[in-house]
Amino acid sequence: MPRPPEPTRERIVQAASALFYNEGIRRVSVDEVAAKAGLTKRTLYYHFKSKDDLVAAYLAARDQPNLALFRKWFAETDGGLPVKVEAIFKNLARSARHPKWKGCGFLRTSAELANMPGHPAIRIGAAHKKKFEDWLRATFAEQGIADPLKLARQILLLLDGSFAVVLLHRDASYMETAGEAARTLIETALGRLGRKRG
Amino acid sequence: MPRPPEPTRERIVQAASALFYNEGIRRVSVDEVAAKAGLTKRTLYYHFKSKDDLVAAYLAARDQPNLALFRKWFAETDGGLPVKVEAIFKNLARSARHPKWKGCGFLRTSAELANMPGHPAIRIGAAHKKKFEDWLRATFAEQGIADPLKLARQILLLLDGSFAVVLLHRDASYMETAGEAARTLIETALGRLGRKRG
DNA sequence: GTATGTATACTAACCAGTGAATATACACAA
DNA sequence: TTGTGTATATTCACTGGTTAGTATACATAC
Repeated sequence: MPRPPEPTRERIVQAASALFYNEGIRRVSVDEVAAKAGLTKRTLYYHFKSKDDLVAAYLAARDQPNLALFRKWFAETDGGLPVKVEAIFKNLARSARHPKWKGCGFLRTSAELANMPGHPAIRIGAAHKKKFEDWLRATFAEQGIADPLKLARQILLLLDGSFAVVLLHRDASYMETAGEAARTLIETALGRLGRKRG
Repeated sequence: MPRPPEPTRERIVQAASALFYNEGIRRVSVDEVAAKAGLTKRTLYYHFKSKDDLVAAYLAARDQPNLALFRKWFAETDGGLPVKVEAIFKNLARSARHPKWKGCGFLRTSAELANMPGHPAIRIGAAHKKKFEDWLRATFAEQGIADPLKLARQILLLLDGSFAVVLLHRDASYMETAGEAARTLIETALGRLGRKRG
């Protein structure tokens, strides 16, 4: 049976993900990550150039699964565009009610590293959010919405706002409030609720 | 000439504010704060019980001025409710374009301390956001909006979302996009754009 | 015998908080 | 005016612990 090419590296990233997400980047030492992965720090430094490198790998590993989850929630909901987008927020609210939920790893990392604009972790986080925005924009464009980019950005703002507010208030119902706002904005853009603004 | 009662404490808080806001809580040592304030660490520990205590003082000092600024922007703008609220976002966008802007200190601190739910700094941040929400809710209630709390929460979500997104993308125009969304939501709630949802 | 991977043991720096001593201000008595 | 006690405010020097990263040697595979 052929083993996967880099199981060790994978195991390190998984250990790092659990610790970095739950405790924060700066609170977790490289030694702790190595211990959780079942090897020594020196071995970890054989696979990763630096702690920053490991942080980048942690975020990169979250990128695809996170987006896939949003797409899944969108796809498996029956209804029109407003309802499907609102479903993303409703499902997120369910996740956020788990005790171990700690917000969005990308946003928390960027907040922790706000003084390092060129840091790779921030670029990865920004790229992640842009992928989500792009997907929404394309979806809205397909539905003939007049300014799909603006609407996609507004939904992104509500999404990230709910991450921040729920993290601060420990009240997941804000996520559903954000979902209602998203639905209202989309319905308005679809022209169901009114006229064009002048 | 009677000196102010506690100039030293004030000076320490100002030094801490500049450093904590620009560099982050965990990146700044107590020694650095003391040096910036022009005294030794031991003196700082005479005035503050611990670093956490200093962090709490830093956030408490931001609370009132921040809210006052929002109220000022709201008050000095001519127009209806949607325009006045949108003005907050427009003014915030102007602030966010300054190179030294690093987002919302309350949100960044809470992101940094996401694993410590009972931490005083998080309670202070939550109280700050609640004051803003309360002020909006009262303002909306005066205008006869049907569900003023929900609308206030939606505006708060847009505000904090724009803090997060602008910090990540370094693109202050998102703040104006958030302002447009806020205006749309308020106009909808005022019934200018359509009917009540069922 | 060479490339890949792992471990032990170390360095050098950083950092929150403290012990012990000292300086300053001011109230009050002589 | 001078002396004395006390609370306030400040400093130097230190401890104990943590941490990113490394020098060196050892193992295993092919």
